[in-house]
Amino acid sequence: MTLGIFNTLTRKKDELHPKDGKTFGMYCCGPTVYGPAHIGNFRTFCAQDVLRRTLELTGIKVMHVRNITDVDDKTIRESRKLGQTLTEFTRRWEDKFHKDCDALNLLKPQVEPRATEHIKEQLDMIIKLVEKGYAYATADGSVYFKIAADLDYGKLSGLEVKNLETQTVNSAGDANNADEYARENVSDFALWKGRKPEDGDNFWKSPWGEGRPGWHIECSAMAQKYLGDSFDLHGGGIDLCFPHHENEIAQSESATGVSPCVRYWFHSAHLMVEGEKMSKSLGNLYTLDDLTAKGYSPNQIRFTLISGHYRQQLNFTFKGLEDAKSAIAKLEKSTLQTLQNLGISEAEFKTFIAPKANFENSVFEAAFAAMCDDLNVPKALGEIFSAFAKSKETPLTKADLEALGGLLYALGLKLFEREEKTEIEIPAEVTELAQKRLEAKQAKDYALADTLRKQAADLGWIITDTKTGFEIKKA
RNA sequence: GGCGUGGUAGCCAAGUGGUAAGGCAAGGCUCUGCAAAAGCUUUAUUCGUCGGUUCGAUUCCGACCCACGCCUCCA
Repeated sequence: MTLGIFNTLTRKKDELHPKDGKTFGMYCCGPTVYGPAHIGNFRTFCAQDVLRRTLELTGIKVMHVRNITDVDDKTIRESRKLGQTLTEFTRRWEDKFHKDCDALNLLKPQVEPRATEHIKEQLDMIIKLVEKGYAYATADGSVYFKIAADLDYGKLSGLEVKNLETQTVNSAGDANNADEYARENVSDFALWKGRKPEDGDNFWKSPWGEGRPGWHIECSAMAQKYLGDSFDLHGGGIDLCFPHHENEIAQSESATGVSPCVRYWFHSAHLMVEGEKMSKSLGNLYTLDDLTAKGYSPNQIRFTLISGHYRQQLNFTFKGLEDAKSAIAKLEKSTLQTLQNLGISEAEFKTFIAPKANFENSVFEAAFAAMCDDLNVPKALGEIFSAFAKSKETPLTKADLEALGGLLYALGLKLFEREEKTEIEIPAEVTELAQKRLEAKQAKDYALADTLRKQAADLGWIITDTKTGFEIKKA
């Protein structure tokens, strides 16, 4: 089965095929490393991860490139504030980003190029654009892309240049014509930024003097270097559709003359938090650490982030995280039951979680079909639960479990990941209460038994009955 | 102003021109001294509002209401 994905460029569902018939080239806009990434960022990275995993499950080899933006206004400003070099500062957040990605079970891209290590490639492209008349330098040593020279500009986002030009106020309410440099047109965007005092030591030499690259050019230059002039897929958050991706197309196609530079455009919707737009000012901008500190596991967070369709705005709530925990537990329970029926160990089952599976005549065929239909994760999850419900009449086979393993690979969900057991010391006092309660119960003195259980509860411990005795758990 | 998305049970969320997947929560039952856990089970005559097309619309069309996104560096 082939994977069909909604393509922003064609505005319809297109089947994904590698251009060269072998390896699918996929470029994703990575993080700007000036602080910890938030769950909104991770929603996008999770969606891209599910895309990659599903492609692999359909038998396609993927070359995944995701950049690190380690130079821009924010990284420069924050590093200088701390008196650190740009590299010192950005590496710290890059490392943090990678730790978070691992926790969320995001597959590592094969290549993770840094913007600062590809200045030459970016300059080469800018030079080419100037030579071809698509860009011009200004008096302050900056270089701008000339939108008027690109007749195709706007084809991805569907925005018309004339509307851009008449736009006087941007979404933040700021004047849009605040033209600090001598741009020919307010919509022209920076390819190279002339050095300013606030840049500190962060500058590179160019034919137009010292400065640093603009934001959009890094993705064009690095994607081209690692994937070629025309590659398969480019992904990012929906907000990047315009201007970032529109500008990338303008840069890449103008520089190379090759069109399309990208065949499929993959955009994921944003998330809301408790029904509100996520923003720093509302205090609802959560990082992974914020949530794990509250006791939510990364697996649970991942489940929540992918449980809504990627093109649908997701309302991220704490109730949703709780729901995810219960849903995962149910999935584990059903799976475990099947494993026991078939005499398969958890360890063996884990080897089934791999990008290979045969879904033909499997009860999980519908779930796989849902994944292949524009990554319909909510439907796929529904089909998985339905399959387990049906298994009461027709027990699942080993082949079914292998198919389930394939789906779990695509979703990137982990089962049977025991939370690392921190050995909790049960106070002797509590054990004694439990022992006394057991005796009281055996003597049918239930009033006393209940009192003792209550006492333990007051101390923060829960006593439950088992077949042979009792069990003590932390409340 | 331009472009776009969405409104489905208490919450989350699929879906289809032929009468509403799934998850969570809640209720009932079994088990249990009672709980917990576990198992079984029930829960939308209805899909924002009003019209239209149709034998039939939640699904198509129109209008309206509401929410949200993008319109220069925010995933």
